[in-house]
Amino acid sequence: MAVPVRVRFAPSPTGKVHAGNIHTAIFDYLLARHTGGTFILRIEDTDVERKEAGAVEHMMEALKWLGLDWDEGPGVGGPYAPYFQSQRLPLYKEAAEKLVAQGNAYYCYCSSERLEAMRKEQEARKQPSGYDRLCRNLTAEERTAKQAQGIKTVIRFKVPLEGQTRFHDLIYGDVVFDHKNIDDFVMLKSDGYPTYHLANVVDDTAMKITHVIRGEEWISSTPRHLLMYQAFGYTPPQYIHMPMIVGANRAKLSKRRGAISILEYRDMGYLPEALFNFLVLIGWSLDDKTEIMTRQQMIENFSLERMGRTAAAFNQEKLDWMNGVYIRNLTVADLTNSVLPFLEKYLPPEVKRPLDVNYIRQIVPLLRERINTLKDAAAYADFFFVDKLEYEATMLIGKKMTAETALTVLKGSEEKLSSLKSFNRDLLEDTLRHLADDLGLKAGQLFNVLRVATTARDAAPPLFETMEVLGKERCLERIKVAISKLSNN
RNA sequence: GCCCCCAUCGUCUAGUGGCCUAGGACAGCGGCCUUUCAAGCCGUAAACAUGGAUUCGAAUUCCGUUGGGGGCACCA
Repeated sequence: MAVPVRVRFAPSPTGKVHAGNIHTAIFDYLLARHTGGTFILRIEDTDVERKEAGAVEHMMEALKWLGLDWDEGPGVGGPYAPYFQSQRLPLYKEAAEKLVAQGNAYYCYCSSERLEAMRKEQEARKQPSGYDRLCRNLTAEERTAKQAQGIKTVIRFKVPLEGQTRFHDLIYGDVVFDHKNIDDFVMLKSDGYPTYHLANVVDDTAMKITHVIRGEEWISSTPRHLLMYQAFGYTPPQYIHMPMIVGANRAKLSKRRGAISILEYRDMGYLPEALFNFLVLIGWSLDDKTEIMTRQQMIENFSLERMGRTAAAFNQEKLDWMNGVYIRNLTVADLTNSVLPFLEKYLPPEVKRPLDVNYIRQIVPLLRERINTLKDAAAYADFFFVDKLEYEATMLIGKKMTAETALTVLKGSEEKLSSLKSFNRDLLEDTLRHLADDLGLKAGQLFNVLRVATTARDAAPPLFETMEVLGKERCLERIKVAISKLSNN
């Protein structure tokens, strides 16, 4: 087993957590569990403007739903608390000021208007964009004058004008950036909050993070972080940038381009184990064929060497299939529990609530092989619950059938079935096959009529099992309704 | 515009110089099973972006091209 690792999942509470976010959380979790290390949750709530109420709770709920239990962080505490950056402000201020004192950073008095104008001009002239370093070399007098005016300030990092920073990413390998392409970025904002860059370096150091796992979009900021580590005299962590999950258009997942929140997958009836398994397979593989794995297998076999580098699209059709596999592997008792809330929610309103769990337990085996999501169950099995079936009489008349023969089938069935003392699948099959013989019909022809009569659809679970669950009384009643439907035509 | 990353079937991927006439999975198509629908099983179609170089030999190494993506905020 590898050296125990300390990793953190550090979301910013600016919206609902989507597959991309959770994808990195999963790999944090896997690496931590694989090495017997520590998985930390840290909330990066340093953007006062974009902060959203309830986002932290939403995120924690999503993590819990997927079984991504964290060892340190909100709710569980830990030796490096607090785990909300908004509660650690003095640390960042102190750190930033330290770099100013050391000569690695400086106060900047530029207004946002000036910066915006500067950027516009750079863009117009097709110049590389970035801060022009106006305040980098202010004299002591100039600084005093600005301060006297009470101008709001930020602290910027003084990026070396020459040289380069290189690092070895555990997935992407060696990456090099020239300092001349990096501008003097803001570390501390004028509202006293740190930027991501500063807060990350300070907290990852304070929390003894050994491996930083984050999306590939962060690669180009990594040199800034490394430069800060150097200025502070801290040892940087290992970097593991992960390939991104992209949308159907191959672009980065974003809320406004329809990224689905993780909890929506729960509400659509996906099982957490299935979604977890599916997400793990994006960017990682166990071998050339294994796809369905237990959590334990994934943890035991996890290895960074088997991670890919290419952005991947989220293929919901495959998720559907995988979810179906997981559903079929569930016991009747477990699937009953899982599907119950979905039936409660999506069955037609006229169906009496609460539902009878014992009845559902009888239905579940008939459903299990036929649904891919828990939500599918309600639409698929509604005929087990409603009193009145809605369908056109013509549905009763199958191919190569006439209304007359359908009617004969129904009447014959009514007669035979009403005299049955027990209503179980074997007896039903036996009885109805004989009836078909007697009527000179193929068994399938007869079954099709009864299927429609009892379920109002031509694709349904096996007929006799269905009829057994529905019970004698309801079946006969439905057959009578079918007879009258045909007679009225 | 500048910087960085990536590039195998439609999609997720295996592949780390010869085992590749490129393997698996989803979706597609065909068939078997079968009372319908599923599930299951069998089969089929489908890819190494491109040009060079290295090598006895390249999907695998190197360079260029093309394409895609990401970054360039007092957002993360």
